[in-house]
Amino acid sequence: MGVPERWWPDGPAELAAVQAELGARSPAPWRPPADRPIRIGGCFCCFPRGVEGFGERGDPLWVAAVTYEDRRRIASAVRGDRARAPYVAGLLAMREGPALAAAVSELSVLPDVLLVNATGRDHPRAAGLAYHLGAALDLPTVGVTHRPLLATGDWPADEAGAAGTLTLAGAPVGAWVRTRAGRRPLVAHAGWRTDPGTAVEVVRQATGTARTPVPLREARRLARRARALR
DNA sequence: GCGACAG
DNA sequence: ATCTTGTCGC
Repeated sequence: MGVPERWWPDGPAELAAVQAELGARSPAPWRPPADRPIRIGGCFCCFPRGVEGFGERGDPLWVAAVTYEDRRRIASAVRGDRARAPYVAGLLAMREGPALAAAVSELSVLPDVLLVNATGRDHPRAAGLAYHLGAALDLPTVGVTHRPLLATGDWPADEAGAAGTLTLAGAPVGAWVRTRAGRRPLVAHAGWRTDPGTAVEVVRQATGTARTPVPLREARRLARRARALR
C-alpha cells in the first residue's frame, strides 16, 4: 500500500490537505465483473466497551477484515491497534485509517470491492474514509453508514431494494438503500472508483437476511470477538 | 452566535 | 463508536 505516512498523516491540517488532494481526483470507474463471482470484502473497527464520546489518541481498538465470494468467507484478518486521534467528524481517517488499512493488507485474498463503515464522496473535501482507504490500498470501495455526513435526499419506499439518491452540492454522492423492509434504510456511499449506482448494487448483492451487508457484519463480529478475548 | 456533525 | 431504556413483533 505504499508509504503509510503519505496516506495517514498525524495532524488535522495535514490530513485535510491529503483529503483535498485525493478528493480532487477522478479515478477510473470500477464496475462489477459480470462473468465471474464478485469478491466483496468488509472491514470494521471497534473500541472498548464503556468508553463513550469522542475518545483520544492512543485508545486501544480492534479491527477485522474479511473477503467473501458467493456466500462464503474465503479470507479474514484480525488485529489489535491504537487510535491515532479522537473522533472528529470529517477526520475519521485520522482515528481509524491506519488500523483498517493494516487489517485489509493482511488478507490472503483481496476482494474486488471493499465495504467500509464510513462515508465516501459525501464529505467536506469529497474524501471520506471509505474513499480515502480505497485510494491508499488501490482497491475499489463502497461506504456504508447509518446516515449521511453532508448529503441530503429523501428516504426510499419501504420495500427491500428501494433506493433514493443523496446529493451534495448538486452532485450524486450516494443513496439511501432499504436493505430490509420495515427497517431504517442505510446509506450506500460512492467510494474509491465507485459511483452511487455501483455502491447500491454492491450493497444489495452483499446483503443477506440482516439489514447490514454480510461482509460488514462478519468483520464487526470478528473485531468484537477479538475485543472480548481482550 | 448556534446547531449539526461518518465512527 | 458504545450505552440505556422502552416498545413492538414473531
